[in-house]
Amino acid sequence: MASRYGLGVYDGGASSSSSRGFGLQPAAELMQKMTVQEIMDAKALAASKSHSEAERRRRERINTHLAKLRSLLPSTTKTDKASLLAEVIQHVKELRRQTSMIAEDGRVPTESDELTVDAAQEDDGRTVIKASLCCDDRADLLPELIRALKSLRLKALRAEITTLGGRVRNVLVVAGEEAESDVAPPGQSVTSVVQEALRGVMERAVAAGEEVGGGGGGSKRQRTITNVGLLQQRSM
Amino acid sequence: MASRYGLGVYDGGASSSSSRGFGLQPAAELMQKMTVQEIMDAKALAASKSHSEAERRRRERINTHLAKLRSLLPSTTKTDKASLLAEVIQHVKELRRQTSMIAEDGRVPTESDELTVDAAQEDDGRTVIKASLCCDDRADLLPELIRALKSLRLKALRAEITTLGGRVRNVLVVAGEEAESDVAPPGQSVTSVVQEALRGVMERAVAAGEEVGGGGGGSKRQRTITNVGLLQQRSM
DNA sequence: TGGCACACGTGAGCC
DNA sequence: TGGCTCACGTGTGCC
Repeated sequence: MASRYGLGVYDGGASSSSSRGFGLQPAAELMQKMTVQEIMDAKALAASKSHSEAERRRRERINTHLAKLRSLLPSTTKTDKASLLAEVIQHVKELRRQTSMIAEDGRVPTESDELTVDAAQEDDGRTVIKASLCCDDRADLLPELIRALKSLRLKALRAEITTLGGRVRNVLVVAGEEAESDVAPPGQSVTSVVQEALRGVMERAVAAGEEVGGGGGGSKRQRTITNVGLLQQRSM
Repeated sequence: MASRYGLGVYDGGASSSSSRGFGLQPAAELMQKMTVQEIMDAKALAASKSHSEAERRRRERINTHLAKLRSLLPSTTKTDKASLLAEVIQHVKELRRQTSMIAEDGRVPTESDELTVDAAQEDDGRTVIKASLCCDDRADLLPELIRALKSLRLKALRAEITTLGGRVRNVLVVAGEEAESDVAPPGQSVTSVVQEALRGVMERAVAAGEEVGGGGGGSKRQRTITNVGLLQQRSM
């Protein structure tokens, strides 16, 4: 049935163009024609066959992928191909939005150590400081940071911790309890004082140079689990 | 003639099945046949035309979507259709992984206050506690938590803060410094002790009942800003 | 019934 | 040159 169909279609193309003459033909010529025809047919048939088979495989590949996509999507409602692709587009857009938000402001830890401190004066005279530091991850980094800040009489308003592959980025928003004269000795800016304190914590970490789990009961060395935290600013 | 040819092509399908009879035909019958044929041809032609046009539009829709997808993807390297879909699959997988991990463990803050504490014994006998709490956001929540834990002689190993619309979820991983006998009085489990301590912090917050930005220079009350934390695993 | 979505085989172009 | 991808028109089945 299938082969019948295939032949019929092909017939309509090749043989009708060359064997359009009909009526009687000399036997020899007919024989020759037939053989030529047969050769052509065989060749063309083979070509056509491989062609259509290749095309079928291609279609199969594409459709397999589409099916996989469909299974991955949350809403399998629309079975239709175009709608499926439309939904996929939405999801990819979502993905891009999220990843771009991760990248934004460099919240993800980098390979090199970093430390930046910015200070901004609020309306009521208080100083709000935003510090971002990036270094190797270790267990008690956050408590140490808090302690360091407390010793400067600074209060943590907000903390954001993002770890990835053994590295950590910390974004801290802190504010002085009272006037800034408490914090900064004459001749030094608030930011540089904070910067020194934080650098001290970072470098103590390097100096201690222990494994993340070293002090505690950390098994082997599990760098595998990573963990990304995102925050958003309040400013809008 | 051009139209006839178009018909001719179609002819191969339709008319050959109906005008299979050959030889001479009475003029009347032939004429009638022609008109019937023409009608059929016209009808079939129109049908075929609309059909192919519809199909073309469908193809266009799909290809438009594919193009959009291609433009959304980071690597535009492979222009080939199947490969494109393969890459899309990878991206969607990534997306699903991430979003599923967000949902997992309920890291996003909810509307109702929550507090859960789990304790797990490590190989070396130390107790590692995972606490997750969700409440209204306020500036010094984290320092207070750290302080509360410190008073229990617990060390913060990891902290994850996720804020969303004025609410905050805190996931803390803490460990006892030494044996657990230090932490828990006889007759009380470690988890319940930790739970009480954290609940104390949460409720003190409620008691204080101040606006988040109340102490600082917070304007009006902007709940609009939200914030999503993402997680990723490395395991590929 | 006609509109819609799909799979098919084929012609054409590109390495 | 064969092998690949693509667009096309068509046959077919489902509401």
